[in-house]
Amino acid sequence: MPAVAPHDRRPARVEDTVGTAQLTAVPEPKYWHLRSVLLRAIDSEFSTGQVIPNERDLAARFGVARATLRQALDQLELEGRLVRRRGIGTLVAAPRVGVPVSRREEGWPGGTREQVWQNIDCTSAPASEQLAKALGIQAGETVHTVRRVRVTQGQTVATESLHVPDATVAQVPAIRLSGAAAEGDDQARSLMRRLERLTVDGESRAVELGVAEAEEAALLQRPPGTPVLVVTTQYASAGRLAALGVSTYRADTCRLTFGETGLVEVTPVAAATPTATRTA
Amino acid sequence: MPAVAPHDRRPARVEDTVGTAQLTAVPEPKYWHLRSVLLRAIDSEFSTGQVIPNERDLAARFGVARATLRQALDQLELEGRLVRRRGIGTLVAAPRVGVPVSRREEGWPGGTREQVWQNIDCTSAPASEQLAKALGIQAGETVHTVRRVRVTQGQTVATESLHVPDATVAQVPAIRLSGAAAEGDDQARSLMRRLERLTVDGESRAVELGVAEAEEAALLQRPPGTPVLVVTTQYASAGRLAALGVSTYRADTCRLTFGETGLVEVTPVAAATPTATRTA
DNA sequence: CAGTGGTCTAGACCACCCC
DNA sequence: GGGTGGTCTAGACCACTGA
Repeated sequence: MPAVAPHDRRPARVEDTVGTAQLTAVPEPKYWHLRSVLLRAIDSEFSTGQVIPNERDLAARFGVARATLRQALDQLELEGRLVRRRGIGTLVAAPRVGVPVSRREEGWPGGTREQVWQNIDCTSAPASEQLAKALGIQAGETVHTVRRVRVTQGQTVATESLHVPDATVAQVPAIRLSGAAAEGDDQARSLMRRLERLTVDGESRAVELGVAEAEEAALLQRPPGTPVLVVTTQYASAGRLAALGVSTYRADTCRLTFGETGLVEVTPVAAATPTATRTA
Repeated sequence: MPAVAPHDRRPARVEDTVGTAQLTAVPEPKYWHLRSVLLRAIDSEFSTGQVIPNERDLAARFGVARATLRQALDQLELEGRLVRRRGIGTLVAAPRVGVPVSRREEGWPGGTREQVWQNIDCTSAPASEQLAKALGIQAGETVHTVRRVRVTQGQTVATESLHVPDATVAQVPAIRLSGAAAEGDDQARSLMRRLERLTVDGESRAVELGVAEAEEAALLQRPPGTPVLVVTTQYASAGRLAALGVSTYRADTCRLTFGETGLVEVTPVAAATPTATRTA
């Protein structure tokens, strides 16, 4: 990687590269230019999992302050191209994992399948005003909430809270599991069994960007503030809203896939953020 | 907003709030604590569009360096809660707009509808290796690319590149528009008309986080590096991949909605990033 | 222990906006 | 102009990792 004279505070202009001065140029920020250089470097000279030089060395090599270099690394980390590990170093990230999002993978109601979701616990409480509004019920009505995580290739990629109004499962008889234990995981399993007896006639989803708060971040094994893709799913049964799922997927490692399991592998094209692909 | 003694470099611990010292506490970073405080403030004391105090004042008020305060604002901006405008100030962002994503909104093939997409131009070129792979064709084959933007409520929320192999429309006769002009917009319109004659039997999508590069960012009226939701759509016709769409939506202002236009309004619940809702 | 990334400071100059 | 956010610097100390 090229070096730059230190203490050069001129904003980088495209004329620096082109000889002829086109005065139209925009003063590209240093960190953005660094990002491009580093991106080319990790694409060509490094491979997945490899450790790149440490921040102090890189900053010195490019003749910038460490903070500036970090701004470039921040971008590349947001794009899922780098992973930074405290005490270890900065690694070239693996391509994002394609994660199918559909009712089937929810393990509900089409049978449990290969256990993509792992229950953590199950709580029952009166609905907060906000939750009640989202579920279309009265505040205070009982809602069961299953908390679970999605594990792919040994890594936790998502957490989910599945909110089920008691009214949804009231008619379905409770299910006795082996022991009489009311332990979290069993409660969750029991609730899911009851849900499987419902006929779900549709679902609609919304996806947006969010950040993981403390608890969620811990489950995802990431620091707080980690960007996540928040998927909100409404499950309809008999024309009514039967349940609401709120899932948060790690944005750095996941590509969410929808629909009829495409014909060809979904390979992103060089728009915005180019990436290679892999399917879970 | 409360003030803090300046030059206090102790890491904020939860014991600061709780009297009894539970030694298990984690030293929460200042910027993360600031984020929480600011979040509460903008939720309770400010309303959409309102300008919050400038960064220098806020930093002084909280007794932190401006860079630290900015770290907190960065988070809130990523969550779509704040909008920063150079020369103006920092504003409380409007709730995210619900943007329907489906074939219908693509204006294809179900008729043009209310013009949610506006063509910019149309180019034809031999496919790059990467694009060819994504389209399942040979590199070098001709591909038509329509570039367009999606405008909602007077604001550009997305850009798209729709890649159509020439083979897809080869059988469909070209369509003459009014004049003989081969201007960009007309070319695009002509291609879209031809596409409408195809029977599309399915599509599959992928959503992931990306950042907008220079050109894209300009179209979205945002600085480079802006986080975007990248939607990759495969359109199938007669069992083959007929076209590939790559759309980038502004992550700060958009909530993507899928599926059978839900029963109730999709209202996010307080997980990860809580938000109010609005539909386009 | 030495080395890494994570946080934080106290300045500085810039580009942009509106008056 | 004066005020705003955007960029950048040159330090510092911390928490975590692994040998």
